[in-house]
Amino acid sequence: MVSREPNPPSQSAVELVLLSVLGDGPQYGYAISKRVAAGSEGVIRLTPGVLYPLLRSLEKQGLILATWETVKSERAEEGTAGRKRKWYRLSAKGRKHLDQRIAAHRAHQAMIERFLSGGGARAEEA
Amino acid sequence: MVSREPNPPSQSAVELVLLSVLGDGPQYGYAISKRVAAGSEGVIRLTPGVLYPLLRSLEKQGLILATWETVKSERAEEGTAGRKRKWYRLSAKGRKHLDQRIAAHRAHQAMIERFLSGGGARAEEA
DNA sequence: GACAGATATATCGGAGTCAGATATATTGAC
DNA sequence: GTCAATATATCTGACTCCGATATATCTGTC
Repeated sequence: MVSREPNPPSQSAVELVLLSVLGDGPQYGYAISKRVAAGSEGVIRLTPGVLYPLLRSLEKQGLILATWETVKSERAEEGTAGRKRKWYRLSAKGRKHLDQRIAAHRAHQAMIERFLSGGGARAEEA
Repeated sequence: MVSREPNPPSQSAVELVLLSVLGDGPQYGYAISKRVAAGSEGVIRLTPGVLYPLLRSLEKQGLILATWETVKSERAEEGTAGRKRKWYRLSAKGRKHLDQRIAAHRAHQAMIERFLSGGGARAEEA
């Protein structure tokens, strides 16, 4: 089975943005969603239903690595467990993957742009 | 119900390319698929399973208009019905729609590019 | 001290988009 | 006559993303 890839960046732009954010340094989930929302003026919404399955998938693929942090509250009362945060960072494999994805994304966009600008493989008519 | 749009150009890039091709002038289905394949060096494949449902949908939305052509073969034998081609062209509404879609697409891509270039809403750290 | 709202993680079902397989008929080349 | 290319079209499944829902902790206000 040859298995041609599915029209390249059919692979979510959201995933690409997520990886890119992690490319700037480690982050935990909630912070990522806030940052993406802020950085896109609320246009790109990395909601929990998208974000966490995505992070799981990327972790399983070995592109990102995760570690738990227990945030101690200021007035730490004894019985409290403390809020938990899961920090994610790009693995070496993930870094390489990201670079390839960015290049592929840009190439694909350039291709689409050629069609938008009119012409795109126009049989040159006088 | 507020009904927020779904992360804007979640709306297929394929549809955008198809509309853009028709923006250059009327075409029939098969020619469109060949042109897109050629103009993208085989990367974007507008296969029948994607193309025809899309054309139907656009027609139903009133964005494109269709007319049948019967291609007379050179040595037209009597019994033959002749090959049929369905030509599509952009409607006025479709033209306006296309312009809007292109603008939205470019805005969205610019937004994504900001994240790829690193920074994207980075809390400016020293 | 009670309560609301923000923080923080996670799952599930459904809707929309695209790929691949399949089907049918005509035409042109060998 | 046979085969590949032309030309249309449908259907099923995979994958992505959205919206709703759930649980728990922390912070600010009254």
